[in-house]
Order: sequence, then C-alpha cells, then structure tokens
Amino acid sequence: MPAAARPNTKPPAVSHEAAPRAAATPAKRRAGRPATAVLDQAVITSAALRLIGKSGYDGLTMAALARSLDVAPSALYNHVASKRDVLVLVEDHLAALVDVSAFGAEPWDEAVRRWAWSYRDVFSKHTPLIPVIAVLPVTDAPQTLAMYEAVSQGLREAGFPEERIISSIVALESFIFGSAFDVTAPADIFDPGSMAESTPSFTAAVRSLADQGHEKPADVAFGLGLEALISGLGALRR
Amino acid sequence: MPAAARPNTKPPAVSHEAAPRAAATPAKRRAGRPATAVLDQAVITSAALRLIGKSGYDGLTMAALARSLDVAPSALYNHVASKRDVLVLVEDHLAALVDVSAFGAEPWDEAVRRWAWSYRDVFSKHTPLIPVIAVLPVTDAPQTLAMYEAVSQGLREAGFPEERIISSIVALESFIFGSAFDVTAPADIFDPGSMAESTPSFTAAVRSLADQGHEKPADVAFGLGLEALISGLGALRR
DNA sequence: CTTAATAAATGAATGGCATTCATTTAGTGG
DNA sequence: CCACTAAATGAATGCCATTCATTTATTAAG
Repeated sequence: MPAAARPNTKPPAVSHEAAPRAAATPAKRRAGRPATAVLDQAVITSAALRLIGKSGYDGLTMAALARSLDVAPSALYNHVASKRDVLVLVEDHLAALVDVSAFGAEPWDEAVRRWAWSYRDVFSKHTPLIPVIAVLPVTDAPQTLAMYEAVSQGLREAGFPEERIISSIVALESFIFGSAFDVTAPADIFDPGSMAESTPSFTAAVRSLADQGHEKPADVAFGLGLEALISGLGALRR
Repeated sequence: MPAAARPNTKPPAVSHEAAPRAAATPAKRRAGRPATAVLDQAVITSAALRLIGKSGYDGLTMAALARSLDVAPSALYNHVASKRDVLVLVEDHLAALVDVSAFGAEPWDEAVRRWAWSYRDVFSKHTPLIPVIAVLPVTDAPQTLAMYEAVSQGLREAGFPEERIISSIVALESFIFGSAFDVTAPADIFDPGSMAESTPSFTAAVRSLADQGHEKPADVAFGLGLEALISGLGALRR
C-alpha cells in the first residue's frame, strides 16, 4: 500500500473531476458504504408499491426496483433475502389498509360484510400476492396478524364458538381470495363462442345474466356468495 | 443438386454410418422434419403432467419439458405459442377429472357437494394454474366448458333462477380456488409465535381449534364454508 | 411428375431474470 | 486505535422463455 495518507475527516469538498452539477443527474454514488444509509425495508416497500402501480407485477423486478431507488440490484440484498421477501413486505403493508373498523362498532354480520368487501377490493389489484399470502406464516406479517386479531375478537363477541372462529375466518378468506382473481377476469370470459350449441344450459345462463343487470358480474357473484356465507355461518352461532 | 436419384420408397435399411444400437441412447435425431411427427399437444400435455408430478411447477420449464420428450426446446413452439399455452392444456386436462357425475343423479345439494370437493382436491395439487384459469376464456378450454355445462344444467333443474346460475357457480368456484391454496399451507401457519400476547383472541381461537379435532384444518374450513354456501344459495331458489 | 408451399424438427442466438461474490468504504464497540 | 460489521458497487453466474435461420419431409397445385 502506498504511504499517501488516507484523509481522516472528509475528502476535499470539490474534486478536480466534476463540480456538483445542477440536480439533473445527481452525481453517481461511488462504491462503498455511503455516509447515510440509502435503503431500509420501508423505503424498499414503498418503492415496490410505486413500481407495481406504474408497471404492474410484471414490472416488479429486482433490477427495476433497484433502478427506481438509484441503487445497484445487489444492494437490495442487504435488506431482503429474496424477491419473495419484497412481496411479503408489500403484502403486510396492504393488510393494514383493510378496513376492520366495523368490528366492535356494528353488528357482527355488517362488520364481516365491510371487512370482506374491503379485503377483496384491496387484493383484487394485487392477485400475484395471493399465492404468497396463502402459505405465509402469520409470524412474518404483523399487520396481517393484527387484522386476524380484530376479526377473531369480533366473531367471539358475536357468540361464535371458540373452536369455529378460525375455520370461519379461513372459509371467508378463501372466498375472498378466489373472488379477488375473479375481479381481474375479462368481461367476455364466459362467452362460449362457437361451442354455444353444445352447451345450451350454460349459454342460456350466461345470456340471462348479461341481459339482467348492469352491475359488474364479479360484484354480483361476490355479493351473492358473501351473503350466503354470512347467513350460513351465522346459523351456527351459539 | 447432385443427380443421384432420391429413393422414392424407403432409404436403405442400414446406413454405413451406424448400425441400430441397442436401445440405450437411441441415436440422436438429425435436423429437419422427422418421418413421423414426434410431438403433438396430447404428447406435450402428458409429458407436462408427468414432469409436474416428479418436479413440481418449479421444475416445469420449457427446457425440462423438451428434455423429457427428447426434443429441442424450440420444437415445442411448433405446437404451442407459449408456456402459458402448456399450462392451459394441463388445466383443461385436469378439468375433465373433476367429478360432475352426481348432477342429474342426486339431489342438487349433494351433487354440488361432490363436485366441489372433487374440484378442490384436483386443483389443490395444481395451485399455480389458478391464476391462469381465473382469467381464461372458456372458449380456450373445452373440457372446462363441459364441466360448467353439467353444473349449469344441474342448477337449472334444481329450480335455480336462470339469472342467478352463473353467479352461483362463480361464487362456489371462487371459494373452491381460494380453498385449494389453503390445502397447501404449512400446518403451523397460524402459530403466532412471539406475538401471542398481543393477539389474545386470535391465539385462543387457534389453540381451541388445535385442541379440538384431528381432522385437517383445511378440510374443516372447507366443509364449513361449503355447507354455508349450499344452504345460503339454496334458500334463494324459486 | 414436378414443384412450390407448408410442417416439424435442430441448433445457435438473445435479452432478461434473481442471485452471489469480491471489493470498497463508513460507522461502531471493545 | 483497531477489529468488526454494515451497506454500498460492479462483475459475474446460471437459468429462463422465446426467436430465427436452417434442414428435412410431407402435401397440394399445376
């Protein structure tokens, strides 16, 4: 190593290389740990959400995420172990947006209704998260766990027998997740096209639904199933 | 082109190059269209199913699929336009395995029950297909369409009002898809771990369920939700 | 019967992806 | 003061789906 002293305070304010340019391209960061940290999990989460909003889940790549944060891709791995971790961070952020405020303030069935619609609406824009959530231990997602606590408490106070509370939540949640996919389906998904003659019952039912209402089919089906679940589950309370 | 006559029947049975070796490595196919086609959609579908069975959906890559068929990856694209097409072929094959035989032979509620359990069981081993199915036009999946026809007819004969048949099927199917994910979740997914003190209602409910039954939690929740849906939907028949 | 068009294969790219690793620099605890 | 750890860069790695030029065989047209 050459004897030249390493400056122990700061390097000369102005290098002979480039004067601090106007904010356009704010001067590339050089290698090594920066004076103040650029990344943390919160910063990564909100950048991921912004990116998803702009480019969808196809656009959410580690490279794109890094670029949006003006950072090298490998830098992300100091704060998350994998891309799946990023998805978990996003999921837990969204769980906090689900409305559980009616539990304790409204009758249980109305509280479930509001929670379920809100839950579906939030995640219908984030269906790629559902395969992740569905197998995610609650320990790894504190906001999600908080949501479960609110719902559990609501059902207990409504007189649901203890041993049926989790099963009821799981049943409702399964319906909600499945319905979230449904929201994203194209409008003409059920058009039987050239196979119409060979499927008369189905074809007639599709026509009838189309003629009937102007409400969105996914909303009709969700409302129908949710009311069925609420009354069916409610019948089993003590 | 040299004047040597092209044989108009068969080429000489034995080339001077290589005698037909014992079946071990059955001699590499040379470039160009083979005398009899190696691939078609049925062959690709069953190879994909075999591969999924052995290596799961992570192992289902176009390269691995090609290798299992002893073919170059690019050859697959003469028969499918994309990997998504392969998934659609698999999906439609599985739809034919779903049991709709009880429609027309049993009371409608029992028929729905058998259909729903069968549907969930088939797709719980194939959850990566669910995001594909959920937005797949029925025209692209004839077996799936046939399943819908059977269910539609069953519900019509049971007295379901025409305009509510599709919505009822969609509601049931949403519940089934969501529940299929649930089957794949780890057993301890609800263990609140260190957060137990801050989530007393939830924690107690989890304990109670665990103490209670030895039936699989996913099955209990599915049975509970399905019965609720059946009775709720049945109440709306004419 | 010849010939053009089409179908089905190979093999060599291409560009994108998540992830890893060596290296550099800055803060921190003993 | 010094070792250790944290947080960044930049260069690789290996895998992936897909495309393209090319070769060979079959089929349809004239």
